[in-house]
Amino acid sequence: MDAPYPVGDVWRLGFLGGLSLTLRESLLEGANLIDYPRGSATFRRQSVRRLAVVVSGLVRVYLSAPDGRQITLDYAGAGALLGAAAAPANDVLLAAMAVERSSLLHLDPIRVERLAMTHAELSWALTREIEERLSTAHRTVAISVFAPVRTRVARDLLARALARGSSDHRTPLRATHQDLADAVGSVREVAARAVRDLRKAGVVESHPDGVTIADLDRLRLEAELAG
Amino acid sequence: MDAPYPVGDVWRLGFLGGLSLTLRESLLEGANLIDYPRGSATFRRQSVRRLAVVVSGLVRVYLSAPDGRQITLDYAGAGALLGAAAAPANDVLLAAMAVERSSLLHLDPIRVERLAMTHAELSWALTREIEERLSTAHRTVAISVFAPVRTRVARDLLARALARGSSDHRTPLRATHQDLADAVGSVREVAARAVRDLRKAGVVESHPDGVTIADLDRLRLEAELAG
DNA sequence: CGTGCCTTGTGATTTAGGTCACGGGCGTGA
DNA sequence: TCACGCCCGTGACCTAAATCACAAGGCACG
Repeated sequence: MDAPYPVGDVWRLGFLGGLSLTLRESLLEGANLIDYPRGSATFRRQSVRRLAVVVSGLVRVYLSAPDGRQITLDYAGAGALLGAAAAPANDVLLAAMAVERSSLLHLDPIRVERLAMTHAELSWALTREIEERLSTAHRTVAISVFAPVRTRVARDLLARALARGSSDHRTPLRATHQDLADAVGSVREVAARAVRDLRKAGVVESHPDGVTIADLDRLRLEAELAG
Repeated sequence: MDAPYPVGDVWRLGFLGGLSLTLRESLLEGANLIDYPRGSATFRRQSVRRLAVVVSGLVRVYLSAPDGRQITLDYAGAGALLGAAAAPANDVLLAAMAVERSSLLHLDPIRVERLAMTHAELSWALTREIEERLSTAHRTVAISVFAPVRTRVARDLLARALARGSSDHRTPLRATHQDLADAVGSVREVAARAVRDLRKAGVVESHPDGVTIADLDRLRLEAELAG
């Protein structure tokens, strides 16, 4: 598990792809490719020293409260970088779980830190990466404070659709009502009603194997604040 | 306005203080010290290319929705770094305003970027700085989704107290009920009731010139989730 | 020295969302 | 094939918070 190129072209993906060849090779040495079945936790308490690149699949990064309620911060698809954020507090957990079967390339924390401290290219790339993440977090704050559940559910469905391949809006999203509720920090019944309303408005369709997006533009509107 | 040391020992403060002397000097060249009266906006739409160091005073960084509601992300006291975050979305504004009269040292964006791309020390420091900010944002998400207004008000009062000098818990915080409501994404009446409850519980005291903290430890408890 | 204006403070009402309770469909495996 | 588990779907509550409404204190400035 410590081959320099664990999978065909991991190193061309997202974050890694932006780096110079030598840096990529240094990072990939000692990297660890691990497979996660659908539903399994990939880690708790991220830290900048615990970087991982999503090679395939889809990972949900979320916060969870002591009472079990959760809220999704981001979905990370192939190429996305995980980690690079400290735990938020004692009573709130920052965690990630595989929404679908996923494989993650865990980078060697010590190597990452050493390289980042000496190579401006890497630390600058990290800076911009985390900056991006920060924007996402700010957006999440805004939405979760200012928007009603229906908007939040719409936003979550949109995020799921975008995080997987950008092309296929038609394949059903395998998200149960409970999944959606967890994602937006609400409860099953309320999430279910939100989905029903979206369905009645013709924005999505419910099928036995999941939800499909009927009207992507309308969904985008629903995901906007005060839409 | 482009003296290398605009104010006595700016360069020993927080973020700048962690950098090597040469780097600090390079950053301080072309830096711009600007004064902001209480209540004035210091900027909208932060970006990593728009860094500023708080020299004195207290600045509130917040998100604001189109309907005027706001939520505070952080309070930045002397030494804190502002900037380093992109705007979250079209319909949500990221802004900062001086809570008290403040002076900010605006760094030259072009110089910052050039130095960060070539000096690992700077970009790594930025990485950790933004990482910190990300944690704060995550905490804000958790609190604002999971906690009731009373807890959020308590947390905001605590943050105000901590962001100014750490010593003086006794000097009244000049925050109107409206200020508090804005800070926690609620409305005046609800914030007022939260303050009343905290007062009745003996945690804070209301004076004509503001709120003082009567029991710092109790306030910390109130600011916890499910406390 | 009164007229605004901003602030505190609090009741009454409405609404969104959380809680409780239930029924019904569908797949899997004993 | 029947029972059990999991998921959908909704009606009936209840509670927190937003909205509306109004009174009263302080202070600034013509």
